[in-house]
Amino acid sequence: MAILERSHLEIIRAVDRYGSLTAAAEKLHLTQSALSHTVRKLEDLLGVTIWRREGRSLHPTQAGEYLLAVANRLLPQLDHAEERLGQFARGERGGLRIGMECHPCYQWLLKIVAPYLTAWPAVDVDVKQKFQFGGIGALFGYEIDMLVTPDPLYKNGLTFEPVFDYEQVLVVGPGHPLRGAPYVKPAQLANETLITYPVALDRLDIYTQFLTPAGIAPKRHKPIETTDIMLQMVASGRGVASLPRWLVEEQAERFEVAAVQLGRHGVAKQIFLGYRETEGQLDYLRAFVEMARANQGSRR
Amino acid sequence: MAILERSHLEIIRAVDRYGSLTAAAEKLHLTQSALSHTVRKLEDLLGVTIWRREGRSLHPTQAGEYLLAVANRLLPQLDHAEERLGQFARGERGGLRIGMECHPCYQWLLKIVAPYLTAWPAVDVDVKQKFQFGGIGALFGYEIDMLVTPDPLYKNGLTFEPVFDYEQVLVVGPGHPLRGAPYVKPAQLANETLITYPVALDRLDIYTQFLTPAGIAPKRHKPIETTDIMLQMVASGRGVASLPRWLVEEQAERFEVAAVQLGRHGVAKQIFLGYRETEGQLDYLRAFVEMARANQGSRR
DNA sequence: GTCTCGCATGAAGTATATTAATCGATGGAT
DNA sequence: ATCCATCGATTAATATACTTCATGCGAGAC
Repeated sequence: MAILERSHLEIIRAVDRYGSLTAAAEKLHLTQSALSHTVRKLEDLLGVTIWRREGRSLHPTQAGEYLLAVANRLLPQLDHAEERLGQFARGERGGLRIGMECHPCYQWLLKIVAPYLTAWPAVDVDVKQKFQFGGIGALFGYEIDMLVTPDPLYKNGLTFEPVFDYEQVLVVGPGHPLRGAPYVKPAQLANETLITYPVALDRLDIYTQFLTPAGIAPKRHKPIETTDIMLQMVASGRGVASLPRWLVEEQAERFEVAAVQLGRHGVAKQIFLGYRETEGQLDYLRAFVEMARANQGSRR
Repeated sequence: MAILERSHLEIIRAVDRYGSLTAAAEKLHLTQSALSHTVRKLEDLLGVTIWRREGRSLHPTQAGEYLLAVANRLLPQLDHAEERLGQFARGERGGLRIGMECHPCYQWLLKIVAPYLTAWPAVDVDVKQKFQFGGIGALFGYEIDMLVTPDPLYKNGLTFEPVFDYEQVLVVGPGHPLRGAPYVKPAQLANETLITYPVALDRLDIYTQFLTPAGIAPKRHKPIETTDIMLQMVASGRGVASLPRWLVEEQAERFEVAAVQLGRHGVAKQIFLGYRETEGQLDYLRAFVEMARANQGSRR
């Protein structure tokens, strides 16, 4: 009852990656014979065949596929743990892996990261945007250490703190009839082309908080990956978009765009930072939260 | 760069749990000396002290706390993985990909799958119907694990077992002249519209075993995808079809259809289950065959 | 002070992992 | 069809790593 070792997972991953025992052996700085032996013993101990031997190639069985999934999940965590221990050894602080679930958060995040990096020279920051099981899953799975999201989830081992309030607005180009209007009603978008980031509709505030409740849909819906292009499209009259007010106002110098309040009361949003509560006292992590919160004032 | 082994995490967790190296050694069935050696080497390799030695007790350093957290997170996952592999080994778990080569088999299969899923909760069942190189090829190519077919092929690595006998009959609608006849002769179909599944004629029993030997062809031939629509067409007098007797009798409640024997002696058919003979002892696979065979009695 | 408990250490033995050398099988090239 | 290169399996030899044994040292208990 303690058969599976790290080296086994390492072998399984290498065989999958490099396609053969021989190639894997090369990469692992071992001989083909060594792997063959190890594999055979492992299969014996587990009582499971991991690969089907077909001619001169190996194909993972169901158990093999499962083991591969385990390897791909656990090995990165072990690697990360060692890296972190290396940082301990060198007296450094560590790496802060930040995950983001909202597109425009990126612009905001950049403003925080720059001063943070100078204040904490020993901390490396990494930003990730894609998660297999969602941002929360990435936090739990130790893929990231901090999550930037507009949708906090108060749950068992996680802590979320609001760090930034902003207003979500409609962005219109020059000469647009809504430009300068005190606010826009949902029905007024029924004939518009709406440009959004390419994500599910239920993750877009302009739908969930504005259009959908009113039962309105825009005439066309156009997904665009990047904020810059999105603003260019709006500036050239190809459609309207929805972004944070501060972002629009900041970019108004570069693009001919203007913000219009969504509905009579506007759409208020918050950005939250989430982290594992066991790490809440890590000073370099706390510091990031503090800096994010402090930065709020500078913009409003 | 692959220092941390599972055993190390195991030690770290045990020391934390049982309070001392000596106690941990006992639980791990090792000597105290062995642990001491291992620990020292680990600390050297990582370049980190894991425990502060105070008097005769050990207190985890910051790195130690971190490692403990890693151990408590990863070890249960490894344990769980081994447990799951044990299920694979004992044939309790797996994925059963069932391929089907005959259309009406589907109705029959559904009756087997339902109880099977409750009896084998750890087995995932998947049903496929299209194969690039035929059902046999799919078995050999590991696209599927079990084939449901009326045409067994006794060959090298495959095993086929008959699990269900049935009679193929003609289906006629209400008011059809053949209704109630003791049997139908091929020539009597020369003026009929024959409705079949959209497959090659040589895979349709009514052709291979009834019409073709007599040199007869129906007036029209109409391919229909689904059994339900086929029965509706027959019930509304648009043509006749050919299906298993048990299926017709079962559906007689829903549709106004009746079965007529094909020819003086009827057309007898069997459904076979085929699988790779190397997997014949897999418990969950055997169980499926048994359940399929047992189900036979309930219907006839 | 002495006794006990717990960890550390060095040398020795043993188990384990790795290698070298070789074989058989397979699939592609000629 | 034949040949050749490649891959995995196997066996025996070897190297490595681990464990044990015997012992030492220090700290707290009595």
